[in-house]
Amino acid sequence: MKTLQNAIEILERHEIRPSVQRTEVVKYLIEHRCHPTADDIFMALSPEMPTLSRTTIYNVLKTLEENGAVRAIVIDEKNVRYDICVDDHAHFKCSRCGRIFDIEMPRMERQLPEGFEMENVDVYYYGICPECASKQ
Amino acid sequence: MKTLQNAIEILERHEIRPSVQRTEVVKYLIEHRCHPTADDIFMALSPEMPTLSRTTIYNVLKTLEENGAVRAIVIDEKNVRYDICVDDHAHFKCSRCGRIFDIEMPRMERQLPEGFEMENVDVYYYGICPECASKQ
DNA sequence: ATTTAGAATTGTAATTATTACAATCTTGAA
DNA sequence: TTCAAGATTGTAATAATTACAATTCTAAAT
Repeated sequence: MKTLQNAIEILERHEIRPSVQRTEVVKYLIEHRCHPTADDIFMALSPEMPTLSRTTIYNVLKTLEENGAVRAIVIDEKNVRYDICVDDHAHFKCSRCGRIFDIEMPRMERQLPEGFEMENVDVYYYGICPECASKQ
Repeated sequence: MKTLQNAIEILERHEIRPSVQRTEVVKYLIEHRCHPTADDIFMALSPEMPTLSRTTIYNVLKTLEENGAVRAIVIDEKNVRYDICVDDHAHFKCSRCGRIFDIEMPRMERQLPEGFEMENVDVYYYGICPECASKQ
């Protein structure tokens, strides 16, 4: 599996020791670009790793986020979603099917008022995705 | 108090019956543009309205949001904040003091991929506000 | 190979925002 | 005045996340 090497590489690049659990989480994120929640990840990995704990998933995701290896997406709902792609991009949430899509970041003129120092922008679109729009 | 008339007017414009509780919530939102949480509002109004219930605040905010009288802001944290200003604008969260500022919406070219139907955009900036930046 | 300290993982319990729901109260039309 | 719909209230439930202490793992030093 190429993904394993890939996952380990991502971890090492961010100076995170590639434990089994961390590697599995990153592998999952690489293979599932649907912006899963902590619980999604736990439910998916749990069968293969019977001793896995939910807390571990939260710990791992926290470490990954702190070291810039993943991006947290807080969109509309109560639970946080995670994205292994940390490149500059926006998100689109379909209000019908609920799926979240990666979207190219719009080119925008950032005319922030005097004195505001920007570090980061999140852009969230809401609307209907092509698939849902075509149905009916 | 001018705010009272203002609050009632906002409610009526959105076809919401101006009950005492609803009017007080809207008044609070008009006078406190700091994007309060449901709990902020409850704590502020509760002393003057001893029988007020937290559930009522949630109900009122839900009604207001469904009728387009307020805007919910889901930025970074676990709890939702509310903004009486429903005009098109962005938000800036200071990562030092935690305050949230209303910011002019950046002019942006919305080149969404083919087939995506946009209904709404949220733009959240993160960074340091002028006040925090000037300290040290 | 063994020891050992620090890091990582685990399980349980606590926290917290929000919702569900049923009971009560209000209001305005008949 | 009555009555039904709508609004408010209080309590209990839900669900995501965190706190924390105990255990396990790992990698370096002996």
